[in-house]
Amino acid sequence: MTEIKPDSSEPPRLGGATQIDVARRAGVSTATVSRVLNGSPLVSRASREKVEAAIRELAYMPHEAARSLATRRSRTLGAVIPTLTNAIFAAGVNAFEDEARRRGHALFIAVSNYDPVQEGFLIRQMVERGVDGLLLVGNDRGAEGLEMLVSSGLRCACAWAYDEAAPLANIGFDNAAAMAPLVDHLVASGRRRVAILAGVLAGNDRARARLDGTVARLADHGLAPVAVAETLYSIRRAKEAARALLEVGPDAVVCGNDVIALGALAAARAAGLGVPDDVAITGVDDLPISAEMDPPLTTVRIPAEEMGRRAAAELIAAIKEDRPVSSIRLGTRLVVRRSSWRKPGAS
Amino acid sequence: MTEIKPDSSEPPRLGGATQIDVARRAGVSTATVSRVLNGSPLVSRASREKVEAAIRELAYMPHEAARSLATRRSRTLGAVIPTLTNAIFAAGVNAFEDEARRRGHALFIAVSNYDPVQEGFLIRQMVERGVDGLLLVGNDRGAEGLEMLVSSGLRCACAWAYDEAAPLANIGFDNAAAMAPLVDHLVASGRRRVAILAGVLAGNDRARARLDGTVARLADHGLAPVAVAETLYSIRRAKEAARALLEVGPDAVVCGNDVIALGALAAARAAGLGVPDDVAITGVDDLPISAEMDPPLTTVRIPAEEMGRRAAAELIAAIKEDRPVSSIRLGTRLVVRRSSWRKPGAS
DNA sequence: CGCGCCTTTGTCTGCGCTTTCATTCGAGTG
DNA sequence: CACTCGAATGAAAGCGCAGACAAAGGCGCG
Repeated sequence: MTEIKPDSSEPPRLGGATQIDVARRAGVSTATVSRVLNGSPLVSRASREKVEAAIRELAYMPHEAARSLATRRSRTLGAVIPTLTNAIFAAGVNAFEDEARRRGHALFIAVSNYDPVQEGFLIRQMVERGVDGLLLVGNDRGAEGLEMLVSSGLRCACAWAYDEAAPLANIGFDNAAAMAPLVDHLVASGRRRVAILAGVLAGNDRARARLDGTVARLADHGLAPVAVAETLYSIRRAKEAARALLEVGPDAVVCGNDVIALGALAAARAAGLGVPDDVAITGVDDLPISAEMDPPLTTVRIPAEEMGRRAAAELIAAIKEDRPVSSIRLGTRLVVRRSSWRKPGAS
Repeated sequence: MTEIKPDSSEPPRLGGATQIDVARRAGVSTATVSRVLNGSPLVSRASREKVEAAIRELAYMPHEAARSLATRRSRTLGAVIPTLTNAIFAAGVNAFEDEARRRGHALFIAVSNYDPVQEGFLIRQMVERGVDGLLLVGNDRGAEGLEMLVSSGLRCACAWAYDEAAPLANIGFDNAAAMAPLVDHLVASGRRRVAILAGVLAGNDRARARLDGTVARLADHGLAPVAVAETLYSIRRAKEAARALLEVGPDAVVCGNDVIALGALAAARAAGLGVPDDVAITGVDDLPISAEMDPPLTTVRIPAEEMGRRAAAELIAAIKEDRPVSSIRLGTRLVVRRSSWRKPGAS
């Protein structure tokens, strides 16, 4: 006959106390506790202090799920990205998380492995989890998933791209335009036999835009690529793809990103080709390692950190102000390093 | 006088329907809907099909927060890690997420920037968010945070370390022991003037264990490090630190991880030192890029992917089976590449 | 034809919190 | 001194779902 006195019973474990326990201990109602928790000004100093003391003594922790249910807000952001194993995505997400956290939001993360079907599935999960805002990569997704997103009213930002015609807000840069200064630089330094080693093109508007942008700019110079190949995003796979590509005898290889370029660099070295003397190699991203390679890699700098940070800030601002997410256009910058140098005038 | 008929009113927007709407439309009770949703066998084929049709027609999405509140389970895991900008953590988290997702769990992620205070704060947030299990890195955290974790009853796995005496379950490897084969290899190939370039030691048991393990193994060979330095985890900072360290004239530099080693490689190149002829350089992690450097980097392979995967599997298994998390010891492997080669017998 | 049993279904409570609305109390005002 | 107004507080109604429990229906059996 062990009877539990409801008033004196301590919560079974730390963090197991509820608002009711706190209210009882502080001698107030749960409404007042809630007000203290949410920083409402309609609480007297005395009540506030009593509640705060009770919270401390009971090691009370608010239950976010209950709060979400009651407020219909989760203070949570989601990010669905192709992978974390590419440093440029990791950097963007890292900044996104940091900024979201500073602004009081937690982050759900999900990795699609570049699979559009999987991505749609994950987006749906994010909606079910009740995220307040969602970070996606690029604009390449099916109409049905898009429809769900739009009609669900979920705030959404698509990063790593900037397209006026995009159906959702873009916070990123123009992938095609980013390639122009790079092509100009190669052509100006005498490269004529340009090969392109693109990333996976299917379901990846960024990779296609980079390829298209490169081809278009070459055309502006009256040139066409001497070869175009596609590769998965890993150094090893890119190295293999580059080996074949180099047999065409290009004097420049424009790679879809730095990871691919790193693979191409390795392939050139293995083939006994001099970089940049025999062949120039360029990437896109400007990873930290790219500057420290031998030779250092010419690339196009992507503002991944700023992109992540601003996406989080914009999403949260849009949520707070109850307005649609605005697009933000960021710039890229050509970073010329030794992997593409050549003495002027040489052919 | 626009009156809304409660029965015919469609949900305002896609995904806005609740179980009640579905139940009404299917002509059953919410309990039956709930049963269908959770795959209960106590539902007739007919009911199930009606409910499934209604779900489709209404584009109904379950509300996870409500479910969490009712079940006291969130089907969510959390991960608090130092950073995502190191590829080895990104790889581990990537695998952790993948495995968690396969097993029906979403992932909260938070980055502590190697700050123990911040880490404690983030762990607390994870508890509030109601994660079912938590992935942490290493064992170096204060007693108060530890107490909160233990008494909150949250399942927790500390990765990237394996220590019999650890207060929480470890799913990882012995950082000190991992260094022994590397030191043996260096000494066996004639290196005697070994310098150590460690990562940040404060609040980082992994970095300390690697340093201690290296020093201890050197001592076993009757040697002591000719210099020891500490650096932040970035290629650039490591390059700077290595520049100073190389002035001591070591014939080997054992680095705390591959990122640091990449910096050291760059420093050696800048200093005109030959690797491995003048100085051997080694890392820990075995990043994809490490094998493709020139020279390829000798390193200790960390099973980051397996670690992430098994941590997720073990956490979820422990939750399902309502038992404590078990520790799992993983192995590391010395990977000898050219950055440490030397013809046998040479000094 | 009536009984009990098993399968299927519905009703209803509660998870922990926010928030509306009503109430109380005290101070200020005519 | 009665009255109004504002500040502070509490009572209570959900938020959407799961699950305990009760009830209803169908079946075979005697």
